[in-house]
Amino acid sequence: MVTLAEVARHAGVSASTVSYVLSGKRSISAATRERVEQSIRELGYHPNAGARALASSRSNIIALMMPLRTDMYVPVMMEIALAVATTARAHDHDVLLLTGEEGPEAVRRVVGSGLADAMILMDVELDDARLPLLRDTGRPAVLIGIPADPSGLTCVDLDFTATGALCVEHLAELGHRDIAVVGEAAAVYERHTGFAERTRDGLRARAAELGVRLLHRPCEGSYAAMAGTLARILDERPGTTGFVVQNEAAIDPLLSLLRQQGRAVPEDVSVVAICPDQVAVQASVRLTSVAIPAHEMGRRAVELVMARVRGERGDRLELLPPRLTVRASSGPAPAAR
Amino acid sequence: MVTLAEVARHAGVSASTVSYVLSGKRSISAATRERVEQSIRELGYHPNAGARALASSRSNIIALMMPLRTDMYVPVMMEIALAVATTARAHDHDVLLLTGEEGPEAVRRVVGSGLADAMILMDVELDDARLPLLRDTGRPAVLIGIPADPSGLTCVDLDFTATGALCVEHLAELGHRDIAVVGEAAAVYERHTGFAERTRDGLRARAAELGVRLLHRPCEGSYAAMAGTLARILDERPGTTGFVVQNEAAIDPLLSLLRQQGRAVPEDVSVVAICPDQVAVQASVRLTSVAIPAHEMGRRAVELVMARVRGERGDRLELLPPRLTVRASSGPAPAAR
DNA sequence: AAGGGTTGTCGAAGCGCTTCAACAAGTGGT
DNA sequence: ACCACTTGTTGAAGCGCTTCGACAACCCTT
Repeated sequence: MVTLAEVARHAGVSASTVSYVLSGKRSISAATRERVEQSIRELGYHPNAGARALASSRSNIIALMMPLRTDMYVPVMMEIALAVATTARAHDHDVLLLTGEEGPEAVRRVVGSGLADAMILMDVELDDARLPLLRDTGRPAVLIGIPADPSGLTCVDLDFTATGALCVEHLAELGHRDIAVVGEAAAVYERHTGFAERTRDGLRARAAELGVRLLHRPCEGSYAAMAGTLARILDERPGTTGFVVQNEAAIDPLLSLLRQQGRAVPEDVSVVAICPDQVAVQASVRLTSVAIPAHEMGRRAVELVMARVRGERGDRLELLPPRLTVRASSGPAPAAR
Repeated sequence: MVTLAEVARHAGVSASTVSYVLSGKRSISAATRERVEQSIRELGYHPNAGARALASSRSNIIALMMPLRTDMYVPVMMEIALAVATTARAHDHDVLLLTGEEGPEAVRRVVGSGLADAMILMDVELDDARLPLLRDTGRPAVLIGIPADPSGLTCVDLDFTATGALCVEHLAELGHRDIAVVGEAAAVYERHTGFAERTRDGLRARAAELGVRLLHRPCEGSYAAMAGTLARILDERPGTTGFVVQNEAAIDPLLSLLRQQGRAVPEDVSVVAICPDQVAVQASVRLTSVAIPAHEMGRRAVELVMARVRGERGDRLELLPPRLTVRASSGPAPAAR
């Protein structure tokens, strides 16, 4: 392994000079900088991460805590993770992947050992056990998702309340007066993951305002579950002409079932999905949808956490505004045509 | 931050004794150990990762290099990543998440900086640009997937050749004589990702041996693409009664299209999928499938890489045997009933 | 009772970097 | 021609840990 000392010798300068070239914390003459950079290249030098962390007490690592489950919104999680990783690199940081498995203890371990300078937590529940710990370590941290009490914390999330409202508005505008919502699996609500509850609240509030009837049903992501849920919805509200789907795994089953029952999309029923754009365009009908901006969420999380690492203070709650894209799955309600 | 020195003082021993208690590299009397452990607990001590890495030149970190794409086999990637993370923790290591974005340069950086003790590469292509680098860094590394020349490298993968063979065997046994294969997207073959080609070879070889007609078509994972591919397959081979699907995103579209055309599964056509079990049981018909043992792959990769970190040598190619689970999507060929 | 082994503990020397105080050399104002 | 700065460079002191060699203290042999 090439060391900084060897680079210094090769370039004919002192070790500190090389260090300052690397960090830019002192001005260095163009000539010297040039020479040092040349030596670095020739020798193929890479600063030793451990030594650097020890001396500077900054590891240049961000910890990303992911849920362990693989049954829910996988593509979203994955895209967030990749966005976090690439954005972190743009800020000269690396990403440490933690699973929920260790639980809150992982926070203590990572912070206590100085392994990571900052943390990003995904899949935050309303009353998350990791939050108290996080708050009193005082380490920079950003949540993706919003807990019941976000005070003293920085959070990023899609504005799910507005998302729900937007879906209802779109359908109401098209003349739909009976809307059914295919929600996330019941387990998601039981876990009190904020986004699901907020979406539901947004849907309900707007529906009430607009005088639209709304039926909200949780639903697992399997074909069989969707079949049951759909049957119960149509039984209870035969006049349903608009669907909002939040569980992305239920989208394909729903479309397939509607087709099977001879209900044409969008002629007979309209469907609005809440899902990543990629899912919306791959379905059998190109779906009108509100995008889950996974990439954007990951990117902003890193940017906010880096700002805190640089010393910026103050808690902050950043809600990304939802955008609805009209595609082929929504149209005027049959009665209104 | 509590340091080792403070623990030593608190326990009334020297720093080295504390270190040896922690590492177990020298014998320590039960009484001393007890006292030190007590102090560690009381003070809430966590060894500083940077200092430890510097002194021992081991970071206790494994780098995991993931593909950046989010269009392909996402659930599999995700499950592997989570398995890697949890297994690594069981070996007292953490996982650094790298994306393909930086390319081969990432290998150099991570190895050169001593950031990671070992690497696990996913989505390995037949002629992967990262391999030469990896070989001559001499760092422990394990590939998930198999390149054209695996010499000097340790690899883990599902035995896709056997997987292809197994699918054909199953269908042939049921009397199907005309089998169509819905492969991965054309891009996957163009990238020369080994598993797709190996599966195809396994399918073809076994089909030839068993005297079964086989038509292999790549296919994107969208409904529209699947519709086109299916039409062309049935046009070219109207007698097709057996399907093997490797692109998991094409599964739902295929089932949906078959239903639409009045072809019952498994009465008229049989479908065998190559996909994670979870996908197989969530489809509209519970699918006969060969499982992609993502968790197992991630776990073995870590175990193998840890063995190398401990100093074991010798290249090794570990192929996991495929297991086919019969579910509701395959049955006797119509002619054979 | 002396010699040879164990066993448990310690002191000190680094690991490779950052950063501080210090200083040499130039720059410009008076 | 001198002082006060600014600019560029350096030596040295650590950061918190691991690990090596040394050394008591004890056990067993003979």
